[in-house]
Amino acid sequence: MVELLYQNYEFLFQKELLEEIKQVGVYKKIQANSTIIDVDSYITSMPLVLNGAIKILREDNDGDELVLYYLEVGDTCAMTLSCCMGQVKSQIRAVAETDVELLMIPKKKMTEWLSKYLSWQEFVLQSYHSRMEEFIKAVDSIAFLKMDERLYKYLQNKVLVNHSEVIQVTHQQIANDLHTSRVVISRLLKGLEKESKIELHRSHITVLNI
DNA sequence: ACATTAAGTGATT
DNA sequence: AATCACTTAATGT
Repeated sequence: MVELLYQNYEFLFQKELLEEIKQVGVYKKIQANSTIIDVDSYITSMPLVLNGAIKILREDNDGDELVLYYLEVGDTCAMTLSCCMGQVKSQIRAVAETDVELLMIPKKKMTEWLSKYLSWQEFVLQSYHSRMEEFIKAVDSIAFLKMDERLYKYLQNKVLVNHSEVIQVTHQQIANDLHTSRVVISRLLKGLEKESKIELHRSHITVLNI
């Protein structure tokens, strides 16, 4: 655990800060596909990703979902930051995309560090900025791209996040993530397969020529 | 062998 | 792009 922290964050944070993180951070290991943060829950600590990837989704009252972005090693969640500041309920759902190792930093420490450590402040701001950029990309893609382009981007993204060309999902799951129907996904995937961009199998997809 | 779940497809809106 | 209705294929028990 400590090795992972140093491996991923030692160039980002000053020594004293790393020491404090070690003391105060709560280590958690989470299995793929389990929910980390649910809608309407209050957030009391913020996650530092040590290993693996987390999928951040918007979910409406009917349980309809839409993937916003992924968190990877060295990331933290922008929504958590803003939720931590105010006493606001979570507007999003966080699901482990792969097996994930986390350090949970208590809200109190995380605000304290903002004034205490410049490197922490920079990290938080930088991270907020890059989440925002990804968020805007997601909006663009919904507003301006057709479904087939969105799907292809989704697949490429999955490959990056999972570090594998083989994606373990069903058409139905993709449909949920992109907020469309399974039939549509099946058809578009068939199209991509005809263009030799992917290979289809039951319950998994191989992305070619990355 | 049978039930269940995943995927493919034509037709319609 | 969504929905319906139906088929086919893969997998679990």
